[in-house]
Amino acid sequence: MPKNSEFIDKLRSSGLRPTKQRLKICEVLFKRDKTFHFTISDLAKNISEQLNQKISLATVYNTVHAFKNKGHLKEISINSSQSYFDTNITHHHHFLDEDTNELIDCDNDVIEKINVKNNLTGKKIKSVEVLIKVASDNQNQK
Amino acid sequence: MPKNSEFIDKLRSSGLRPTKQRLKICEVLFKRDKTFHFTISDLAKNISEQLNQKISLATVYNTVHAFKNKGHLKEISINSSQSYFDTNITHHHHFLDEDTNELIDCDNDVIEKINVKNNLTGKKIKSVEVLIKVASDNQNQK
DNA sequence: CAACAGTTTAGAATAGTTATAATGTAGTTT
DNA sequence: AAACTACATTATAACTATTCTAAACTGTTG
Repeated sequence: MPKNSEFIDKLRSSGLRPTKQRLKICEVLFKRDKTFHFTISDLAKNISEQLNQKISLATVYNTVHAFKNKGHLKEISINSSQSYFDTNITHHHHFLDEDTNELIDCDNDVIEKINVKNNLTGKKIKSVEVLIKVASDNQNQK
Repeated sequence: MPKNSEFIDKLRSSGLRPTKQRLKICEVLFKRDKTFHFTISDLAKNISEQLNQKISLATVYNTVHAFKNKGHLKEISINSSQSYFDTNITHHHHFLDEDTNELIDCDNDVIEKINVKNNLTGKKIKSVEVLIKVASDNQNQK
């Protein structure tokens, strides 16, 4: 479980000033032993409930984007109007439960390594992401 | 190249009334020989320019969602605030060019069939989608 | 501690999408 | 073919997630 000084290092070493707000957000995001998924509004809610503290919504957005750009968070795009973020920045894939809109990490053994055989785009591959959508069998079509 | 009567059948057989507006949208979406990707605003623009006609934006949204729910269109989620739709409803994957935000179909030979070895969710797999993000090599981190 | 660049903030602005409620229309019944 | 009914369309308002703005504040450097 990282200490506060580790968060300061983490921020400094990625060129971000360790402000009070960013350190609070680090506590909420990186102080647990398990990684997890969240939306911006989840996070804002957690900050005010868990820490009993108020951080401007704009700052929450700024910080999450800064963390994402520095590689401390990953953004996962699902078919939804909201973005999900993931504190697990290792390479992995996801299940999306369409009944609950919940995102679930795939363990490494769920899918074999994906080999892109022909990249005809002439550009460099930045990432290869798999999303497995699941739902109850009796689920009606939307 | 499908004729108008085929669109009427297509709509009727999926339980949608063949209205003037829906037939116009069918023309724009399904009358070409190639499949393509579009956003709602692309489509609205095409309708007014290509057909020199006005369809209410609400109707464009309703129709695209109806077509999607009936399986005539697929929705592709990329990391963006906008949704892309695809007239290619066969199973396939995508490249996303991060320089241009353009979506490019993967041919079947780009990726081997993906085998989900462990589905621990206890639910039925509805889809397995791969998104390969590409960019110029010299691209700066955002 | 002065100076400055980076950060935070509340609130306004924006963009994409959905809801509303009145009007119109396709298909069915008589 | 008139009447009926359920489904569609429409303009516009409302909503939601996100970004912008510009003023106030703060961490860092010299």
